[in-house]
Amino acid sequence: MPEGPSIVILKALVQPFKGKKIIDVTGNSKMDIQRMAGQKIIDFKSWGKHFLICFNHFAVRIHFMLFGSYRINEQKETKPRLSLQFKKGEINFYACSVQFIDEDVNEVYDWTSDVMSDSWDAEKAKLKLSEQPQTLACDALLDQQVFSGVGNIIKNEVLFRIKVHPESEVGALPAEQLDDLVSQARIYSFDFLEWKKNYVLKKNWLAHTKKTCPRCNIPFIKKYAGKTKRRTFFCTNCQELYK
DNA sequence: CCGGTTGTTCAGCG
DNA sequence: GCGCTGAACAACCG
Repeated sequence: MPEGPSIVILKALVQPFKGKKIIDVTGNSKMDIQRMAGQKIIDFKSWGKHFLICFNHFAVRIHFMLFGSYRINEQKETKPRLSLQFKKGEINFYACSVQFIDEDVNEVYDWTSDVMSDSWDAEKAKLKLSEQPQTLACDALLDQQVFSGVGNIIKNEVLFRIKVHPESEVGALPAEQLDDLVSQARIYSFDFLEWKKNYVLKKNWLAHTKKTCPRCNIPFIKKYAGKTKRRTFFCTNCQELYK
């Protein structure tokens, strides 16, 4: 479910409910979800992996974490964390985190850090990286304050695509590789979006979960790399280490 | 059937 | 107060 492009897909799927009134709310969330009953949905927004349901004067943040899922006009066997009923249709969320945001979402979120956003600002991302030069590339890509929406799959694929070793220090990257890192974080995310829409995402993975490098055929290294200690797949031959 | 994970937060420790 | 570690959450795939 989780990475940013998947949230963009969800946002598109729920468009028919924009402007519609919620006539019933149920779910096992511990939050005061009844606040939404009778309210009209003003808009759906997203910031990275956050899915936002916007009302007058407040918003609800859905985060799918690792296991979250949703159904639109369908139900799963399991109890929904949050179920929104409309005059026509329903949206069901499962195993996700539900939180209320009482501040203006435009104050809470910096849209320029969302790799999927029209407001994405690559220069700002480079500036943030320059302030933490010793950060490893694999950790930097997962930093939601820099690349909101990038997850572990996108991380592995971007680093393979730009031929940079995951344990390279971002401050040691030549200008060209730094540019590639920042620009491909966005470009790959849109590739991910298209592939996901067409159910061919996995087929297009070149590095993530792979055993062999498709460029040079030597075995990939699988390592829980960086501070984030997430699964990292890379080729020591094709991906250069900058230190 | 078990192990592992497209993620994040928080408690506990040194 | 800091960074690090491990736990917790909880569902599905291979």
